[in-house]
Amino acid sequence: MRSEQQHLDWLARSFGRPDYAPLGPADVELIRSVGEVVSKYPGTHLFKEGAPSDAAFLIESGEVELYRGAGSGRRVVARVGPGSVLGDIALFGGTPYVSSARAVVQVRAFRFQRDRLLPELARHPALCLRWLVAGLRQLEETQRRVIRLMHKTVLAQVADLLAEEAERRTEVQLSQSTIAALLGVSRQSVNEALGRLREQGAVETGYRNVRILDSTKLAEIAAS
Amino acid sequence: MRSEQQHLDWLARSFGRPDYAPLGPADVELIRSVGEVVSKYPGTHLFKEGAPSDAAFLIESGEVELYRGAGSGRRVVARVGPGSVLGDIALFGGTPYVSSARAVVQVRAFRFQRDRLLPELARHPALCLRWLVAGLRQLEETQRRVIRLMHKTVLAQVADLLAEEAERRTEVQLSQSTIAALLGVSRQSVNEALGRLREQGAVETGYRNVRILDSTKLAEIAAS
DNA sequence: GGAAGAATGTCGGCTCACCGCCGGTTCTAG
DNA sequence: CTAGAACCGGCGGTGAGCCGACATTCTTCC
Repeated sequence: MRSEQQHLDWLARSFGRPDYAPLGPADVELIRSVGEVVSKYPGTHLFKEGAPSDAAFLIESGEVELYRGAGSGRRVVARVGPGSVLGDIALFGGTPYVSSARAVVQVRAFRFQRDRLLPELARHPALCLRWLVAGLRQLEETQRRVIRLMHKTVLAQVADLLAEEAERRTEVQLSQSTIAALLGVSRQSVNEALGRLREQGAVETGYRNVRILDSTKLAEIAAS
Repeated sequence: MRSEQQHLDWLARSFGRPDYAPLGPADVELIRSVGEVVSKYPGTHLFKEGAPSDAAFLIESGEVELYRGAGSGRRVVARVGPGSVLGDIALFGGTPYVSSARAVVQVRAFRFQRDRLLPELARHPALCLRWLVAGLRQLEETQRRVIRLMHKTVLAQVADLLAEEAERRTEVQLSQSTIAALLGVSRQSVNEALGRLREQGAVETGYRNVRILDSTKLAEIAAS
């Protein structure tokens, strides 16, 4: 079990960019008092689309899937990890949550109640600036996603996704269905694309797993 | 010629959401001293992809196209209007501009120099909160765009775009090529989709112009 | 008022990705 | 250890959308 202090150290490091207006001990203390730590099992929801937005979250560990719609109309908006904030769009906009957020693995997060967060944010610029940077990072990522979705063949999309993933890890633990949902394409098409990448020696595939062998070749294919 | 005071009034009203932490006269004065008013002719750039990011912009009037790539690889990331901020992703991230920004009509904007903006933002929470809300609004819009691009037929995409536009105006002044670039589809497909919408009596089409007749029907088609 | 440029409307050929389907494999709960 | 669920891999049929080409119409600018 990690100590409370470790949580807070993590917080100061990962929230937004650590170089601007570093969070001082007072700020960290503030966050601790404003937010509460929550723990979520895989498959459970942090919040659901349409529900009144009463809190925002900051992910400490694990991965969360943001999606809209349900059933066959379900569309994955994004997948976010440690350091990302969610629920803030609805919170600040004063609208119900616009997406659902579901933990895909065990998740630890800070939960910030609306009524307590807003006044503190308005009083503490460092905190506000951090939040801003975190939000902009997500915007940038989403814009890149738009580009990725546009106009490209499934093969290129898959290669692009993997090439990006390769910067952090060499082994991607996603099922083909999940990749398909992320890209908005069918499972079969992903399967075929992976097959072709495998033929070319760029990746190896397994159960819920893709091992990246040649990220240079992936980037090449993605550019096509 | 509008007076300087009018500019500032506009600023206080349109930047982010006016209901949280309203900008007081002191804040507005601050913005005026930090930013400078710039004017851009259609077709000229506010900034270009890859250039060092030294300033962010707040649009007062006109419309700006954000895009990445060039030539045949050109992809429109977004089209933003009054009240939107741009260039902030790169500015706060400390990276070169990630997109190019081109004025599509005559544009008036505030230009915020990096070195002067950052310290002021860190000192004035109201300003920072405003910026945050503006950024999140853009994030939300981009997420909706992701959904729109995914999985839908061109007909549904066009209908969706028009339905959204119909909330503000009844007459859309966009060429079919521009719509095609926004949606990441071919000009011909847009043409065919518009033709079908015309047959159903949902719109009338003209030169660089689409008149919306039945927004309910549009929303219906978009949902398919 | 005429010419050049831009935008619209249409057609056929072709590629690519979806869909349904099925068999085999791997994981997991009881 | 076994049954069921989830996942991978592959195959034809089908349809949507891209591309290139070309005629037509609308604007703008000289």
